[in-house]
Amino acid sequence: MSEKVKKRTLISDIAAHLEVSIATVSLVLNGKAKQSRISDAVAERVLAYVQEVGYKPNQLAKSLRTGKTHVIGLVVEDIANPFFSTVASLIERQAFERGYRIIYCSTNNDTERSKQLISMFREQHVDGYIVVPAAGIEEQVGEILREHTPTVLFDRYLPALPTHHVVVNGAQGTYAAATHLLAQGFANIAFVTTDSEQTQMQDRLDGYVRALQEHQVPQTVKRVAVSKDREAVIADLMTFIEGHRQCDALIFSTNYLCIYGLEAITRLGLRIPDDLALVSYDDHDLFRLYTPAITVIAQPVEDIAKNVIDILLEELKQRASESPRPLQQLVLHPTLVVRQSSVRRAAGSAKKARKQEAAN
Amino acid sequence: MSEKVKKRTLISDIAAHLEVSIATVSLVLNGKAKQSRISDAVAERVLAYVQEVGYKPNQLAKSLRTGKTHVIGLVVEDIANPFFSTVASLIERQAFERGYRIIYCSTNNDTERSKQLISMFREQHVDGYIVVPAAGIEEQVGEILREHTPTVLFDRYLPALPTHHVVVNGAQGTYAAATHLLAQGFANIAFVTTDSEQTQMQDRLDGYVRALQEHQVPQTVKRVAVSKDREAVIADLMTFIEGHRQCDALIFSTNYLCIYGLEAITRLGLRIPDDLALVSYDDHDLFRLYTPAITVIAQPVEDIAKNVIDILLEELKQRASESPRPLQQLVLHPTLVVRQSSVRRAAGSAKKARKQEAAN
DNA sequence: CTGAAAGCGCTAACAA
DNA sequence: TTGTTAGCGCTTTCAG
Repeated sequence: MSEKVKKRTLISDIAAHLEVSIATVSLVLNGKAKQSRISDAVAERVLAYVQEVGYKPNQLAKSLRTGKTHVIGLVVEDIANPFFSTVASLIERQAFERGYRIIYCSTNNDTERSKQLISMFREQHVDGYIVVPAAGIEEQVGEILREHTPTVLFDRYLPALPTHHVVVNGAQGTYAAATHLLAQGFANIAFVTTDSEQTQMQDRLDGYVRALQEHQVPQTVKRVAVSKDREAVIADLMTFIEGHRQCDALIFSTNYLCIYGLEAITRLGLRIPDDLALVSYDDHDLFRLYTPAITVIAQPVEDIAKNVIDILLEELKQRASESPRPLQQLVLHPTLVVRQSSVRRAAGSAKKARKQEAAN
Repeated sequence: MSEKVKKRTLISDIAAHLEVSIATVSLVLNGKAKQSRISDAVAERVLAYVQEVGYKPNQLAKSLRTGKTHVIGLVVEDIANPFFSTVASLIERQAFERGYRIIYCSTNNDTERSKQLISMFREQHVDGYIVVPAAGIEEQVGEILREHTPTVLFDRYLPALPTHHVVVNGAQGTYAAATHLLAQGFANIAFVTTDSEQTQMQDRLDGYVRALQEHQVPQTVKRVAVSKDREAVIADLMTFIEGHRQCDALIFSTNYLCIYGLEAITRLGLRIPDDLALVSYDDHDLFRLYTPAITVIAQPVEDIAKNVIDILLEELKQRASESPRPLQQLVLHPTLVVRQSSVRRAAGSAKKARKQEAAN
């Protein structure tokens, strides 16, 4: 009753049909015909028949035997964040073209969840990892490193661990943004960031601090607890902005913070850039099309994706030869895309703004 | 040289250590201790030791043996589209909690690519599929159906195939949008859609046609070739808008078309809603925060994700019992979220609208 | 040049 | 109650 037409062709079927051995078929299929000196005639017959019946080797059996799954584990912070989904989408495409599948998960930057995900991937025997590491997962990453599973981190890294990684010089981006704002005459620039201690955040903060120190202007750093819910964050930002009316410009360390910020600014009825100039990290449809358009520190997403996957695939290829390859630790550069949100308007309004400032 | 400390514990190791048989360990681990009448004492000893050494069964071997991989194949149109990435992220989370991994790919609505992806997933022996079907993949989907692999489609479906699916009543959304615009006094409403013939697009068009027919006003449908690149689409839309100056309102059938539309409108220097009112399908940060905020036909993303994964997991659970379950074909309802982009500005009402919006 | 055969690690009949 | 053992489907020596 239950034995339907489950006639999945096996390698033994095709060997039997062709009256050759299983090994012959396997060898031909794995491109080892030449090196095993199998006659071209036989090789061709095999290929032709395999083609004809549409035989596909069972990947599970193959994986069990070879220990390779051709699956890459992708651990990102949040696949619903355009920055990550764009990079993920580019990585996925490249990987597929080279015969690798992607299995992915979002950590929401949660340490426990990250650990859990890595161990699940380990159980799945992924061939390699691409990880946007949450804080505190040194041990788990260290473990996969010790097992010599090819791994590339991106967006941030774990200073304690010798990993391949691709990051962006965040300090450079923030420094450029702050300098630009100062040049535009904004003198009281606040930096809105998360309460995360991770490298990329620290880096972005550093650029801000350096720029403001160089110009000897006071610094204001607002740290938002990322765990809070949407409304709480907006409320928090509204309170911050209201309590710092002397600020005439804001730099946001991530796209979602800026989105919350825009919501807060709108609710407060403030005008951009007249009341408050804005620069955000990460480009986004919203920032490009917003009125006024938002100045951003754009990350080179294509480059990030390309380098990450290239390094990983190279590593995957080389793994056989036990020669440890030099660590690839790329630091790419962001681009400041100046739009209206950070540009002083015509003389009239600028003066007015400055006057207000003096009055405070 | 090469044999490092690859001391991955095997089931035989733990059996040997405990001086019980491999079968006992396996049975206990698979919760079949009771039904195989293994003594509680032994079961506990096994569990304790497994815990102690942190033994994890090799999933590959397990899968090869059982034919189950606990992997779900997710085929979406574009993971970088917020609609899909949001749904994907919700699905992923639910699936993980129930012990399933997600392996995903974007088709960009390309038929060939879709076929290829499904066949790759088949080779990977995924336990189930969640598919946003591109046009023309009836055959491939039919095949996985014939193999009785649990499958759920969403966003659109293939009318020729009896599948489980979760879609949204697009006609209702567009109808509501058109009716709303007409009520606001916009009399010349155009519908901007893609050249796709898929169910969800056809459906959205139908709602537009029906609303305009009922009010006996002329229809204007603009079909954009989706294959074109970004700039080409924007140029196309600019030409269309310029050529239809009599139009006072536009309904976009997808979020990305509206984003292109906003770009086109901005470049043409038109004001929203005074020169042109706007309604788009799918909500998006951009639409919520744009000035003026864009009225949207919001899809119930949480509900979509929840229903999709529930149906699939149910199916996965039931597969053993050969009783064919009734087809789940859910039609959820969209919500028209009225914002300023579609509301006639009577004197003084603009401010009111903004206040309302802030209250949301 | 080709074929036999030993596993990869696990599950689950079937014995005992 | 527990142990033995036959595979799942494939790769890859190694002997012919």
